[in-house]
Amino acid sequence: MRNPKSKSTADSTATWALFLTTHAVLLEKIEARLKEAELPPLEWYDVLWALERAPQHRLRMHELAHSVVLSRSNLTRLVDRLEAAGLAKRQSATDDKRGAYGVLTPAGLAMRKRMWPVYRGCIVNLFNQHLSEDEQAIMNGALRRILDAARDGADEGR
Amino acid sequence: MRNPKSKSTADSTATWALFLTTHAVLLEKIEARLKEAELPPLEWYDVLWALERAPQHRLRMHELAHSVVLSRSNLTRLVDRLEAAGLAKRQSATDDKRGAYGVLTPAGLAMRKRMWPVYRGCIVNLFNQHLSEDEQAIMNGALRRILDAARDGADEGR
DNA sequence: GTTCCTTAATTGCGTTTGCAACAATTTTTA
DNA sequence: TAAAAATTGTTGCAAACGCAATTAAGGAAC
Repeated sequence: MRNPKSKSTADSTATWALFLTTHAVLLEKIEARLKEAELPPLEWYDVLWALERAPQHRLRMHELAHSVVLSRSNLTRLVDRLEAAGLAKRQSATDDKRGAYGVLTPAGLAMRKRMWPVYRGCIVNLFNQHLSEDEQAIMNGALRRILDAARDGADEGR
Repeated sequence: MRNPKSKSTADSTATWALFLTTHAVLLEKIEARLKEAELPPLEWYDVLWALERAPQHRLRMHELAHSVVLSRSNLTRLVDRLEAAGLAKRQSATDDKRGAYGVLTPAGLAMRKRMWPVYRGCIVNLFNQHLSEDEQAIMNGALRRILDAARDGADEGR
């Protein structure tokens, strides 16, 4: 392989494939462990955590959707489920009559805290444990750059 | 922050979060571009490509499922769809009468080739472009290690 | 060789997703 | 300010998913 460009190109596709496969395998494992511990799916965690971080423990529906990377309609129904489980509730916005907030309930907060140790164990166990500090720092930086580019870069020269 | 351990721990969780979000955002974009080009979903690509690489362009259903990280039942139905679209077909195994192969058809091969430029564009554009060669090599190594540990590590000391 | 256990693939069913359509606003623009 | 356009959140429907049960065959035990 004389040409370094061809080598790098081949590798990059491999890295992407690895990225996808790793994601799939790890998520499968995490979901399995949550279920084993009789906890709700990971998705619920994301929403609860997003609400917990937000001012007054609430977020407009579309902000919440963006925050957890879900389509509006899917978020609507996810919040339906959370609401049915008593972990979140809705609150209509006063300034914009179309709008609604998703709001964390105390039970939702408690559930988030209950899920965390299990989830955290998964992260450390499956992910973190296998990374040196340097690798982690590098991945962090790289992923940050990729995400930012994808998010605001709109149509990055497609 | 005096204790380097606490710093590293906090970062690792952030890295994982970034990993998840990046995956979600990138997949969303890729699916959108495929659809825009009137091509089937990414999942189809994975199966077609797995078959193309396999000896005689065929794989037992369970091997295929493992290869694309899908549950058996989901793979069964995915192959149903591919079969309906003429991109793959089934072939019953002679040595094991329970078994079936998923087999790539010429149309399936053609479709895989038609999808590749679009998909490749996405990978380069959204992922690769933002990584230096070093970063890529490091991510590659790290992901490989994580994946291998998750896959054969069975129950890695849970 | 018959019984028991495992593996392969599929199917049924309830849940969740993706998309397009919708109603109710708010914002823009002419 | 009236009309047009865009935004917010929800809903209907078809497609896809997860899981448990099922059918069929292989392999092990005895």
